Amino acid sequence: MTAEQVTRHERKERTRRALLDAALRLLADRGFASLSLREVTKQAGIVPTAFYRHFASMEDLGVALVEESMRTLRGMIRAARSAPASSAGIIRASVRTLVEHVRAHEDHYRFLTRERYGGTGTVQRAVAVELRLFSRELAVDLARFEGLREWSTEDLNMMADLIVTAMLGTVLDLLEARPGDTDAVAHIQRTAEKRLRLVTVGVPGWRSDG
Amino acid sequence: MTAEQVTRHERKERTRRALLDAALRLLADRGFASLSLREVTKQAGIVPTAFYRHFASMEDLGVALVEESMRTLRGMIRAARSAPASSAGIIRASVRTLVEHVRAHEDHYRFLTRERYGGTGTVQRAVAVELRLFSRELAVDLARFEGLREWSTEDLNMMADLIVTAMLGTVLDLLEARPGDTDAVAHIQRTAEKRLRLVTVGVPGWRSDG
DNA sequence: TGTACATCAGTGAACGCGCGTTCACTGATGTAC
DNA sequence: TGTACATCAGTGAACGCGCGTTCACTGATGTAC
Repeated sequence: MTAEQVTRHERKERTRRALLDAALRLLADRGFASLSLREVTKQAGIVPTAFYRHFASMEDLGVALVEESMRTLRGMIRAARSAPASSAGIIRASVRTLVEHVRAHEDHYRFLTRERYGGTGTVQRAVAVELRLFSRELAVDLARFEGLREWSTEDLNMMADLIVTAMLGTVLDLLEARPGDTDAVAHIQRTAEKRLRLVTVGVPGWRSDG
Repeated sequence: MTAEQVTRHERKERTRRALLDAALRLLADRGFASLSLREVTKQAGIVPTAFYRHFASMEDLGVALVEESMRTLRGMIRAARSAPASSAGIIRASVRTLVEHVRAHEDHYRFLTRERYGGTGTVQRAVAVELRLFSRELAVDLARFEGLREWSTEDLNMMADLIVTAMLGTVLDLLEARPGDTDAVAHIQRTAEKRLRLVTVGVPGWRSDG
């Protein structure tokens, strides 16, 4: 084993990473608004004043967390889209992707859901915008399915929003399940699939003007 | 006009009310966790130390707000249940009740949704428990409908949860709409009705084992 | 390769501020006779 | 009804504490020659 050669730049990047990780760790059971700069630096193992070498303010760090978490969310969407699945198995495959992704990135999803609903200002708005964007993309995907081709844009958006809302509910359920409780996760997974089936099974009987 | 005769007890009750109202006012754009005792007393027009004549701590005040907001929520449920409506008009009537209730008690619903998702500890758990209870009651109501009589308890709960989740999403949409924006409210209302119709129109085609 | 200087991530002391909480108090309202 | 005492909602001074932010600094890493 050779002594590790580390540049100043690499060291700085590691400390930045340590700050973000420290914040995520502290956010496991509290809101971002209740985090103090001094707590984060303490958790990261540096002195409070060194914080400013990496972020101009706590809000700045919050924005970085949003961006990072959003990248994770988009990763899931991409994974769900590219999963090989028959039209029939698409629900099972999507829910499985969701469950695995939430488990692998619990901290990011906890941050996103908490700040989406409980948050305030910049962070909340950033999450809301991104989720709406996601919903609109899903509407486009939906338009390609048998039985949805003739739906109006408004109705497709309505259905996409309902699906996103249901999926977010599933994310919340997963985050609240005690880690390692496989029975609970299995039940949540099954319920999520049923929810989506109930929504889609109604498609043939749909009339827009109710 | 006669000089108002007010007992000590009445005066105390008014100050307690002023504290709760002050908190709700401050909670319009922030989470409960970020509220300080001194801010609330200042907003209520009393000195910080007088707070303890009414609540043992801020958490205590938070619990009082949960109870009060829950009473409001139950009031809506009762109103929605007792609204005279044909089976066909039940969706329209329920959504109308929801919209009017949220408008009339914006502060309570904002508090509930924020603390349900973004909150922490006692307050969050209290809200979660109450919502689950509500969902179970709704499942019982659903079981009486044509086409749902033979559904399993699990499937009824699944459907009730989906409806509650969808309705909570509608509450969030309403709270985010700029006040007085009647076009936006009308659109949210229409979308909420469509969501519920999409969920219910699938009932005849439902097979539990998908 | 060796030297002399520049850069800059992290340090530690210090600041003023709002916080929750204590305590002894005031004076209006309530109660007993 | 009038008086004397008890109650208690609200006051104001004071406390120790963690906060965000400033500043001059240190010493390892980077760069120019």
